[in-house]
Amino acid sequence: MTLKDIADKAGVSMMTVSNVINGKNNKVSEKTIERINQIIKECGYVPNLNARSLTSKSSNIIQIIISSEDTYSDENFLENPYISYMVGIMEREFRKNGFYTMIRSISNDTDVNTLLKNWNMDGVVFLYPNNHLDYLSKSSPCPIAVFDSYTDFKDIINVSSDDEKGLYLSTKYLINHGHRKIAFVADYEGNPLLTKRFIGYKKALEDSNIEFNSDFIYKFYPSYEGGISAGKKIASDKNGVTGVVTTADICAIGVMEGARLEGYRIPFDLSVVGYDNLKLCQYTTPKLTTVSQDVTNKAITASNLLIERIKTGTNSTPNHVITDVEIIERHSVVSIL
Amino acid sequence: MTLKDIADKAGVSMMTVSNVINGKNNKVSEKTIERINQIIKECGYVPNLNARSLTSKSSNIIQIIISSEDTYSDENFLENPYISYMVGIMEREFRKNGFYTMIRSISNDTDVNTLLKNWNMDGVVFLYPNNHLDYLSKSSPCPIAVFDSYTDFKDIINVSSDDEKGLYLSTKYLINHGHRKIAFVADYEGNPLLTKRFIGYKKALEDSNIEFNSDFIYKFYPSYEGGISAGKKIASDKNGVTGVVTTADICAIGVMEGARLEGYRIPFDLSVVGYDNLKLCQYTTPKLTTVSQDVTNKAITASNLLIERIKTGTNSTPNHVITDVEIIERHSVVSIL
DNA sequence: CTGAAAGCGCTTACAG
DNA sequence: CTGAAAGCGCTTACAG
Repeated sequence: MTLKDIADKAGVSMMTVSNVINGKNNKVSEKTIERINQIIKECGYVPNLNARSLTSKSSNIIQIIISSEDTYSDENFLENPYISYMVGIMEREFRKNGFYTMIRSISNDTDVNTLLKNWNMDGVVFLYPNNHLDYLSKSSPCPIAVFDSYTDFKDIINVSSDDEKGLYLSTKYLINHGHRKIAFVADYEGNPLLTKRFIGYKKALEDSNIEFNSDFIYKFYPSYEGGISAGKKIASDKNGVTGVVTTADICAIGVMEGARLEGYRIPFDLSVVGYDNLKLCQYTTPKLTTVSQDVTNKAITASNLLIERIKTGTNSTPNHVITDVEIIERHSVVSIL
Repeated sequence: MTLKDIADKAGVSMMTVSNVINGKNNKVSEKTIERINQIIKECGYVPNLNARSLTSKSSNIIQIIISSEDTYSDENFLENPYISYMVGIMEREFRKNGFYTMIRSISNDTDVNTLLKNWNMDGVVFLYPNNHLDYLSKSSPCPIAVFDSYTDFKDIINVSSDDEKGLYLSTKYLINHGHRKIAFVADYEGNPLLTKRFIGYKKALEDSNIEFNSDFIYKFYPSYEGGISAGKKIASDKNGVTGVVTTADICAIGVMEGARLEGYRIPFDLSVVGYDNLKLCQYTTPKLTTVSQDVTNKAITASNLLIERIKTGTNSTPNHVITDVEIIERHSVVSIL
């Protein structure tokens, strides 16, 4: 069942049927429109989008690329709740706007450009991190959106959250609850995003006239395992730390676990603040106080900027957006005033 | 840059270039192959897969459909860790086999057939639940794979896990630890999957000569909130229940929370067993003992069956597979022997 | 308001 | 081993 079949049944040309299907109704009389729609319905005709893409030079497909720093090619990137949440939101936004969503995970050496050209993609979103941006930004066949990138290609849509403010808030929150010796957990060096957060931590200390103490910096990878190591070390260091700020909920949960393994009671012996506000913050004991980035908002913002760029070729608002951040209070911080 | 351009540069026909690209090397001399590959590389030529799909009647795209019982069209289905994990695994399997993955979430009234025809999809996977199977199975334009379906369309690839055994194991586990009054939490009625699990629960009781007591059945929706309600009610019922089996980790976590809110200490006053073995089982206090379905295995099995069906038109092994299930011991069950 | 022609970039089926 | 022809199902650009 093709356009031609419908045209024949209706006794019109393919052009007319095509116009009806694409809603170019000003070009066709109402009677014809009705008749054609009727026939389309009866026959269960469905347009072939491969053919449409081939001629129209636009596929209506947006590619979501999920990548990782490490090149474990067998890793399941969608296991990261942060990533899968974003993908879910974006698929919804794309769909609402008539786009189709392809997903693909890649390793560092994958040639993304080939993929984009293969399908004539209308746009592409990169989810963490951005190793590919350097060369893609110069030769991408379609508009690009990324998150949390600190490289500054002007042309790329980039939505991040206020990382510096995030750690400023969590550190300040501990200070306001009487904490003075506050540990920071993350091996931030060489990582622009984590460095921003580290700067927020330092600034909060400064603003409260608390001297920075490098002994309180625990340079562990901000994962569950890294958190456990940090928590153990903090407990055994006995250097008077009463509160910990982290750069990931999962790491904060690890810190609680590690400290507990050393005999600490949480939060009484150690207050902990997370980062991300993942769902699982409410499943831990104690429930985790954390910094929330509005992930939904980030995903929607990026989607809409990308769609606008695809449709109009430009953006009417700035294409680098920094979203706000806030503290979510739960029960993992104790006041020691 | 098209096939024709490459052919012109190489001084051969498009056919020859096409054969080289598609690895039909027995049809082309080695010298020609080398020369053509060289030119392709130099020019950065990338085949247009829309054109290929159009002529070859096969798109190499597999559609993953994510749907829900309820029709909240704004729900983010990928927020479910179970679903997003599966999607991640399947994307990997498809990619390894040369397929592209589209994802789309749908509500009950969405016409999936149109979508499949639109892109000439090679296959489709449905992730929970299967409202669409009834009519799709009769008219689907491509092979279908589903999970955990208890409808029995012979032609559909269906991978489920041994639900009855799952609850049998978790109930038996509690019995072996001295529990006699064991609660079951889930409103199983009308839900074939949950009913299977309920049957497993009953069978374990029978096998140990423990009388079934309907007072111990707590018909709450197996979510976090449902679990909290169940946990509260179990605690306040004071009917001697010492252990609880559930049909979802998230529900088990809720049960622990609800019982705690009523003053119970977990696991000393109440032992709890989950279902699914989600990552977050290890983040709770106590860490959750649970039933593990090998989700990776399920996803890979379904993917491979689907790919085989696509490539050969049939399956060399049964297309209804039931995967095994096991208990993962952690700390949420206490022995009262 | 409607249509005939050309073409998008490939592959299939056939001929040599 | 190589090629010329036809066609996949659409849309664009033009003509009337």
